[in-house]
Amino acid sequence: MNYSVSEENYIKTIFHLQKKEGTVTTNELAGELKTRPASVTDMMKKLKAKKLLHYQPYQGFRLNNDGTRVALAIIRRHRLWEYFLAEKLKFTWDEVHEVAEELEHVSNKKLIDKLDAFLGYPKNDPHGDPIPDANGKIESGKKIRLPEIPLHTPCIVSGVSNQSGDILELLEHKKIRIGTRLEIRKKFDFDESLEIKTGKQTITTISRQLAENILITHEA
Amino acid sequence: MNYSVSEENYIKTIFHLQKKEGTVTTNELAGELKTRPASVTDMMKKLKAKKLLHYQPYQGFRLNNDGTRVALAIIRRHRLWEYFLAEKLKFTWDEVHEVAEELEHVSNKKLIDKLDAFLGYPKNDPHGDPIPDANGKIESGKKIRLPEIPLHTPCIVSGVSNQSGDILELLEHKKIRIGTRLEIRKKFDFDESLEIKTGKQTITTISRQLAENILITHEA
DNA sequence: GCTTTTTTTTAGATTTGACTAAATATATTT
DNA sequence: AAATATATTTAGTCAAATCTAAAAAAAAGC
Ligand SMILES: [Mn+2]
Ligand SMILES: [Mn+2]
Ligand SMILES: [Mn+2]
Ligand SMILES: [Mn+2]
Repeated sequence: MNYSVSEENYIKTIFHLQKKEGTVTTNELAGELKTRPASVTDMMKKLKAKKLLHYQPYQGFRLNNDGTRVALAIIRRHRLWEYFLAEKLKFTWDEVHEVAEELEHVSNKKLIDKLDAFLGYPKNDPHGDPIPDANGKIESGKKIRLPEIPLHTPCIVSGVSNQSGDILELLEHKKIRIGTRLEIRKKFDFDESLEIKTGKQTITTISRQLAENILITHEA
Repeated sequence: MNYSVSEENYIKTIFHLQKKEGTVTTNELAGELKTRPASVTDMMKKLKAKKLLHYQPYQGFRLNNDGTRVALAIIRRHRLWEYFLAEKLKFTWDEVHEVAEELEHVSNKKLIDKLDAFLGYPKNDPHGDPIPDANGKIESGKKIRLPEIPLHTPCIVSGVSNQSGDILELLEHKKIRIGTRLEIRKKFDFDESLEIKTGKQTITTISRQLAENILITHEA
């Protein structure tokens, strides 16, 4: 039950890609992992042999129960480390991912459970994504994209669906982060940009592309 | 300037073995790393090609300046994580090494320097070993073995020279740890065992083997 | 429905790190 | 100084993870 860094990166990425569509293709996975399709096929054969996923040649693949369990353990490690880096070591929002990408592969269970306790069992990572608990349970969290929120409805940012450095830099600049309260003031049909109010009297305009990547939870 | 996990483990181990003798042999290193002499020879060629050590076939090897610099960076990471695990996550003395053995290979400089700051720039790891600073400077720390301390001289434990689980378990049982004040009450010639006083009125006897692995610093 | 394009898989090569068995160099005895 | 024993290196394999180029399958276009 111990997997190599490569295997773990493949497993985690399949998990994330699956969420959108039911099944993941060779090209998608190669693109995401910045590797070649031929390498993906090789690894899929290996992960199938280890009984972590369903795979028939040319038919795409998806994690089975065991694979999902492994993926959630990796995601738990990743997000706990992100929380630690942001909260304790004062890394900024957009720096944590890269470092957590390495730390997630240290897979000592006791370490992670003690880290979890030390951090006070946080529910979400710095990007607002839910942290699976020690049993792999993860909050569903039905999130809505900002453009779907009606005008003049106060709401709270709970995550971003794209986590590139570029978007995080922009959000940082506009002081929009997890927990930020905001409200839509105007919707412009021309380019679908939004004028929003953050804080007491800060008004700013955000593009459609940005708004679509800002996730909101409803209770607020 | 980025090294694989294997390369780092070799470099670190050479550094530790060097301290005792000037030069390290193939067999010593193979024994320490639980690998085969042939594998050691292969790796020595690689590390020589990367200009990290002096090596002539059959003549043993030792790190050069660059190799030493790399080793100290690894040791810094190892000991800072050990301190974190013991101090923040409440791991016991004898559990930290194994976990740090993995964490030490996450070599993000900013991570380590922020961790150092978060921990308050500790000087020593939980075993009393000095932690190199961000520039690779390490405290010399002229340590004396317990048997060399005269009778009835109060002193402070500052480290253990053997860090197997077995010895740490024994020290834990006898409540001897870094910072423990103690004093030798009697030396028995028969088996060279020592009767020592720890705390106000605790008297215990320790074997020659144990005493030789308990390190003392003089200021106390 | 056949042709063309795209996707995926296979075949074959490379790199890293490890191993065993054999050869060679060094150290120790006699 | 040989002979023997020990230590070290070399030669040849192997498994993991990657790659390029070619073949095969599936999808899209006409
Ligand atoms: Mn990773
Ligand atoms: Mn995250
Ligand atoms: Mn290590
Ligand atoms: Mn230590």
